[in-house]
Amino acid sequence: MPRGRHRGFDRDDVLARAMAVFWEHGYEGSSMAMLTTAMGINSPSLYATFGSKERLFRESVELYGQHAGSRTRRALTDQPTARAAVAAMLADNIEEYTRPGQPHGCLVVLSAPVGAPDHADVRTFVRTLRDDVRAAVRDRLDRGVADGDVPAGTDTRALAAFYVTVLNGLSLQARDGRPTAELTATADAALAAWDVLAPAAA
Amino acid sequence: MPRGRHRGFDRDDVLARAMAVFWEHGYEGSSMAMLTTAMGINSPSLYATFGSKERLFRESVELYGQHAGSRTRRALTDQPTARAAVAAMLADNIEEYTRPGQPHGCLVVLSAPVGAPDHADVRTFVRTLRDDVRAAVRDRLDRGVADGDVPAGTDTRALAAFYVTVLNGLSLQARDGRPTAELTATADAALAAWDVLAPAAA
DNA sequence: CCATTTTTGTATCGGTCGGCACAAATTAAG
DNA sequence: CTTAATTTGTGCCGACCGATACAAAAATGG
Repeated sequence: MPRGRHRGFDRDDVLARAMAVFWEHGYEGSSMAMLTTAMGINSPSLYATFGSKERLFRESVELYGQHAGSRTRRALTDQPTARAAVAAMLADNIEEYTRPGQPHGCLVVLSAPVGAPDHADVRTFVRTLRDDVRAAVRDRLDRGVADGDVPAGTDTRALAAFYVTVLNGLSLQARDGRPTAELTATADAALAAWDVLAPAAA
Repeated sequence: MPRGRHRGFDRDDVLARAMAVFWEHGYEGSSMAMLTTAMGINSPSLYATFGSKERLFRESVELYGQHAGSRTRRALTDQPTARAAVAAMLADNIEEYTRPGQPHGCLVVLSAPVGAPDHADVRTFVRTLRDDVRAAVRDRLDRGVADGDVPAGTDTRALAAFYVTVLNGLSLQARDGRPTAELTATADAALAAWDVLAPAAA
């Protein structure tokens, strides 16, 4: 057992509460007062446990990636074909983006698209994660080419960029309060392009 | 001539400079110090001329709508068919989003997607403008149906939602520094869906 | 010239920002 | 029970936030 006084709160629990605040209001829009209130702890406890607001944010984003943010990764790995993977990626994220009782849209997309020059490193951090998603989608498309369910010669780079653009756009629409059915219709429209750009191999 | 001492700066000029700051850093990311420095005036002059930071932002957004933000409106009105209108909307905005010497992406989309509860009205303001764009796109599609260049029975609501989602997504991609060619390829992919969802009338 | 009006720069307002000193409180080890 | 270690709550730090008070400066009309 640790030597001194024990921590009176659960680290994972208060981190989840912090994540919810960042998710709702973004990095700059979340003040320390809002965070400590939501987490139910005082500022010294926060700093002793997480170091700084920025480090708390980074941990929050990592936690997000393990839960709500895991949809994309799972869809890309679990589905048998590239088309099914992209379709599942869109559908699963739409479900997550519009889930009642939590902020709409993706934390990684919405929390720091712009901001003050002082917080440029935070923006770089989430942008890198977005880049990772784009790369993952492209890798999945390339695997589809290797597997034979995507035609050889398909511009997987362009196709990945397209679906990531739609996915990120869906976060904005969800945050704007657009109805789930509208997002689903958008995903269907995006998938309609698939059969033109990467028609099912013979 | 006005009675007292004359204003030592051009109102439109300093407003354009303020717009550039909001465009680059967003609403909350732009401090009064940054604004006054960029505008080349002191804070009392700013308040005497524009009233408050929020009103300065609203005027900046209106100015944006008259310049960089006018691409969408013009594309929707000038093109002869709905498909050409949507294609021009995407292409012209991509050109604008990636223009050298100015912030990438759309001010209306990027400047206040999330933020502190105190600034909810600012977010509502830009969200309303985004809603107007969606409505304008749908109206253009409906006109296409009336004109006969869009098949009767086309779900114009869904199609408008799709292209607005792509358009907003493009702002994020542009701000993330994606190359113009990639955005263009994305627009091409989005247009590939057109011929499936709204095939050219016989 | 004078009187009036408006803008200017300086200096500062109260409030909040992120972050921390400090001592009381709480725990395990000796 | 004492000692050492760690967390707790209180209170506050300097810096910056958006926004103004104030008087000097600069313009007009008389």
